[in-house]
Amino acid sequence: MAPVDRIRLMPAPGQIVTRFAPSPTGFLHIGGARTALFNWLYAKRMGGIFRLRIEDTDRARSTPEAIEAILEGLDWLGLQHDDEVVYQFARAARHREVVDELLAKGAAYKCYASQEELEAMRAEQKAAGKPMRYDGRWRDRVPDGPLPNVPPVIRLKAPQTGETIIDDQVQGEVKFRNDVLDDFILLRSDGNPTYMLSVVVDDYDMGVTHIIRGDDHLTNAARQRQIIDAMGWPKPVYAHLPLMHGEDGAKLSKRHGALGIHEYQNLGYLPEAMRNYLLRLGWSHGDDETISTAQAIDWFNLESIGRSPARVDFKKLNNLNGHYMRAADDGELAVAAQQLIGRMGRPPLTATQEAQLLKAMPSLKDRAKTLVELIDNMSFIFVERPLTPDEKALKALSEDARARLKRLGAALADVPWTAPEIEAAVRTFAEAEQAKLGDVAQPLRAALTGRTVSPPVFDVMATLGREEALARIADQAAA
RNA sequence: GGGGCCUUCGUCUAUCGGUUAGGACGGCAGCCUCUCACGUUGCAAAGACGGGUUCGAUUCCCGUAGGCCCCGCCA
Repeated sequence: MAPVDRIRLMPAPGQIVTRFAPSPTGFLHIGGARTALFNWLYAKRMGGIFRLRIEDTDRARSTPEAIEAILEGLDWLGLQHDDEVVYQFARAARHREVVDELLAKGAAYKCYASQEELEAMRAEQKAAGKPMRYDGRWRDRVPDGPLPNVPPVIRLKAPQTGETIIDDQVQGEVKFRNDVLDDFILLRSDGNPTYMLSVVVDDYDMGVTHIIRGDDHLTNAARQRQIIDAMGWPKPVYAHLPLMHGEDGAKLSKRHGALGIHEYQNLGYLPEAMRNYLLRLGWSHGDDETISTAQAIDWFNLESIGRSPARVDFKKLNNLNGHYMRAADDGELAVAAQQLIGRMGRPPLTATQEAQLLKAMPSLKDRAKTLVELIDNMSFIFVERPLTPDEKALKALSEDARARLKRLGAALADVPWTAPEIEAAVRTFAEAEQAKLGDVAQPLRAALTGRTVSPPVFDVMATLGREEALARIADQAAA
């Protein structure tokens, strides 16, 4: 049994404790990431503790890979949990202990109905158009005769009258009539606890004071409250977040926005942009849109969480990511870009390329919304002479243009190699040719990058260095 | 079938009964400009529907419709 005192750590009196409790049956998707963010933010805001629990009681579907993905995803998002991770399955003995207590105080009972019997019961109820729920057939049965030869499950002897009220911080006061809540199972016939029981026990043992989770658990909250009441434990504060939908409004699934959080990393998004984006999906602070993590910690509250479901919107994520890219430190961005290049399976940058990346970073980061875009935009650094211009670039390299490039190359021979000096020289050259700057710059860009879109040509030249730049110009002038 | 939750521009949202219903993303148009991007100016764009309550409802109440969640020896 997991030592209870070890997982019930330090919360000081009055200190709040939140938790994120994913089940490792798949990757961490964007909805889970937002739930984790909100829990983390609230703990930070309140000077509390943010804990992580892996709900791995579904032995058939839980995988170590999923656990790893969740841990890595949270780490990338920068949502560091306090204390050690609690693994739910390891605490089964403790959960059984609570069931024994419930049994002893008459708040739970054994049910010998077989699964087939229950299926038949539900089928009958459905056919009769009646609500489908356990009918309590073993609730008050005194075992007078011989017991059926099936291992029993343990059910909660739930109240049958009155109502269970959840005072939710997001949804408001939600009432459930107790007669629509049946005697659900606490312990399976194989002796393993169910989710419903495990969450309650673990939250209690972990000292969780605020449960912030998905809307899909709202009805479960009522059942869990009944266990809490039966045990006489303190009631946690609930905040049920509206679910998130895919871009098309459909439920999140593998096909929609439900990419694993690591996919967002590979798509070139920055963690701080993700945090800002996720925060604004369901939470608001007046008209504020760009909210730093520090600011978010300062402002976050439960009252401002919206009640309606939201869709993921990549356009907005892109916009925010662009904002954070522009604001990012050049060196750090270069490191992030190189890491992504590595994950893409591409060879690492040479020392020269690394220096060029850093030099070009100011103009590079201004025109990329993601790191993937930035890497694509720096392709002029990767390409080797002689360049093969793409279709549009080829159009810019007319015969006249190539002839002019030849003259330009000569004009540039003795220019000091800095962007402003180069620009001045090219402008002078254009004037002498009685050409518009654009008519000189576009063929020049095509020759230097092989494309018609790039960072400012003068920056490109400065980045490339005199020798390489002049050689690329000569290549095209000669072609 | 039962219970619960939700509903403001295409999308995310603001509005604590009184606003020309605001902002952001995206879109369109212009400016800036060596391309792209940034920036900037402007434009189009919303209270699901029907009843109430009120001097006055996007806002409060009821109903309808639609969407979603739960009703499992999954979590």
